[in-house]
Amino acid sequence: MCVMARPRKPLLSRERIVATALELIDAEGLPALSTRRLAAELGVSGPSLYNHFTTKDEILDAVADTVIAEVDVAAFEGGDWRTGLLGWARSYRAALAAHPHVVPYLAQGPGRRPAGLRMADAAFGGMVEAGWPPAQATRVCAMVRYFVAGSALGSFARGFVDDPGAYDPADYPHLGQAHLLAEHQRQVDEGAFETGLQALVDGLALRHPELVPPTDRARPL
Amino acid sequence: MCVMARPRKPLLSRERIVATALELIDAEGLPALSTRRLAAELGVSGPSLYNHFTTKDEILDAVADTVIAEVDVAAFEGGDWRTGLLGWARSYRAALAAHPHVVPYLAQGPGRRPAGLRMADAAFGGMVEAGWPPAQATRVCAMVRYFVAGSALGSFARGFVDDPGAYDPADYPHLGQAHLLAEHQRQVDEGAFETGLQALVDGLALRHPELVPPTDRARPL
DNA sequence: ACCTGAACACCGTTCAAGT
DNA sequence: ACCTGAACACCGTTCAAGT
Repeated sequence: MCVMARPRKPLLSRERIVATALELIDAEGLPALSTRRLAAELGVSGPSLYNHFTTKDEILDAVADTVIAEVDVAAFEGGDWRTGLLGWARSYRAALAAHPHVVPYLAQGPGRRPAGLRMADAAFGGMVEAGWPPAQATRVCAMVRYFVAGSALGSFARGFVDDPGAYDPADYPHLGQAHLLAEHQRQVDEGAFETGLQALVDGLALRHPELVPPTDRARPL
Repeated sequence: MCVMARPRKPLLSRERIVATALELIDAEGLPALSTRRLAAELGVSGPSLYNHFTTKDEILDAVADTVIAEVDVAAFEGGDWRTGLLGWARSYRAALAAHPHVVPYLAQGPGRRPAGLRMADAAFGGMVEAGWPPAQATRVCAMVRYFVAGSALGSFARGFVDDPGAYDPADYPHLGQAHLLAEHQRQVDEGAFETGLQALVDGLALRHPELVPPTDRARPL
């Protein structure tokens, strides 16, 4: 029985811990992530994690930054803010929707997390370089985050029970079809996001015609 | 020592449990709400709660419905969808922003909760009665929920650390002023919400001119 | 019906002990 | 440096016991 207390090659690494934590969260939700369960998944005992992270929250922080690192901000490179905003928002939503259980944690903002700050820098910088005053650019970035985080936080369509008897017409005269929403979850949620994003950008362009290139102004839609 | 096992008047009620739970969540966050802690706050022992709710999640459900019950949907009564949408969204955000720690839970949708369903019925019904096709009305309601939930989930401004040294200009060339955001939290967050909401409604009106009364069409802003 | 304490299988985290 | 088991103060929930 030679149970090594310390192998020559470390059993764990921050990367492996973070990757496994994200898998666990995606598969079973945030409450399923306990240090003991995560350690078991990694083949070690609970306290081992504390050699690589000082707290469970620090692990979650690293998981959150991994998710944000997937967001693509290249759409700002062309210099057109509408293209940039649309591309950023779509990639942002795709990244978050792939890991909905992490979204509440992400809503705490970038803090000091490098990937979060890189994204904020690119989006804010892209808007400013396209001519937006800094204060307005800040607001636009904020509203995109609101919309994206809200849309990735939970499905609208699945928020309604798939049971025709759940919505008594006497109480809720307009919800007669609500039980059908769950079936069309993807279409409803993606349609709402895309329609809303377009409306947001259209509305911003309407209020700031001076920032819309004259070529586009002829055909604003 | 006559420690009564059962007093003639019940010590607890669902209402009292829910109200105390909400206070605790607001003051100390979701993780602070444990059944033992909540019971202590109510002056009883932990298991007593199970005489009134079958599970902790059921308590959270009731808390969530209490929050949604504060949302005012009267703005739809005039029959104008833009007035309705603006009023609903503002009241919705106010209700959620007063209890940000409950927002992740609310994102699960109304399910079978009566206040959630009443709100959905009024908003969806208001849009349909203003002339919106049901499928489009659904999307509009969804996008409002996205935007409101995202904006109430966490402050954008407070997402950045209030420390000038946190954002190295070499790494983040555009975030030189980011550390000042926290100071202006309210203005930034409320400004972003209000600007975004207006843009959303403007953008929707732009795509659906047939649903805008001719009186308003002359001065669309 | 409604409260209690004891008990179950869990938590996050610390720490002394091993190599 | 990096892993271990034991231990601490916590969890949600069940249940037999009291009135």
